Amino acid sequence: MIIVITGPTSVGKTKLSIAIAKKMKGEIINADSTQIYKGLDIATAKINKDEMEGINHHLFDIKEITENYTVFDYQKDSRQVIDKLLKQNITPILVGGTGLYIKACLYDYKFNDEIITNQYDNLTNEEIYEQLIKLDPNNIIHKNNRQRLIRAINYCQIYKTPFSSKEKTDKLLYDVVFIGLTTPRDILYERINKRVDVMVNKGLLNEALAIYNSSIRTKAVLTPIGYKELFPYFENKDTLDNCLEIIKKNSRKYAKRQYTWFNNQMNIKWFNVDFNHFDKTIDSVFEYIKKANF
RNA sequence: GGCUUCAUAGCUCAGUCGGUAGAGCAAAGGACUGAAAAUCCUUGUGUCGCUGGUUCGAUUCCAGCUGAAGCCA
Repeated sequence: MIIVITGPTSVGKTKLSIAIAKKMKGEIINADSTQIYKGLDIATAKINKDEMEGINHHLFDIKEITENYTVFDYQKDSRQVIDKLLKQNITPILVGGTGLYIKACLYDYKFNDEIITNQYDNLTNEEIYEQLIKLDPNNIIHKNNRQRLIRAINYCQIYKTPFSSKEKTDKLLYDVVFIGLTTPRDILYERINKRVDVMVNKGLLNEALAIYNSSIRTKAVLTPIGYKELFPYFENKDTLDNCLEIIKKNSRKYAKRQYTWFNNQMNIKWFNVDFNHFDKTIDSVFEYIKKANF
């Protein structure tokens, strides 16, 4: 059996995962797209060595920020770890908030080796959209969603088949228990705001400045919340307070998007977190897992 | 104390030559199969400061009051 521990940012997934891993001979697999990379620690709220309490952790810090990593890579890597652990009779515990990664790992998502990634930099959204419609008349991607339009066009050209007819299965490949941690929205937003302040105390500015000075502007650097928002401050174009407010705001929006995914894409058993008595949360989750194990 | 300006959505503000209102941001909901902490879509939110007057009808005009800012004493 595989355990998934997910939920919006700042709910306490990491803390719960350690407790559950200890209780049932488990090992933790990262399911967070930004914690894959080395050097992105404070902004991504990555776990420290001394917080791991001897539990094995997988798929953290496996890539440099100059490298490219995608869902497809994650699908291969995570399944490899899972298969290895299951053979050793160890419970894999997927922990993280990247819904797509979790789904691509556990469900029968189909990806293929492919290389072409034409960016169509010289075309407008409108023109890309027109081109796609010719290749895929049933396309439902909105014309403003350039990122997706480009992907769909590339797909059509490589496979000579419309992107919209790509098979979409909801078949689970493993025996999985989905655990979701949640808390009322206002409390979550308060926690998010506070956590950004804590990150600053832990040295977020130094981490971000080092990245800023490195001049590396890859996907790995520009995707997470917490670095790009500080660049205007380093360039004296905005105040620190404003930039931190934007980090908080983007984190709140992110949490909201995560809920949309979790509520509509996966069948999750939700647990309301009692932050003052976290042991109770651990107990009820563990009870649920034990029952599900039969 | 006198004069002037302002008071409209959670915030910043627009507007109605009198027919009870709209932008941005925030917020909420949604999509998602190789960028996913990414990308994209949709949607409202109101005693128009309070009390009167004029009017068929006032958020809009008038008076008073309250609060804020500025100028003069």
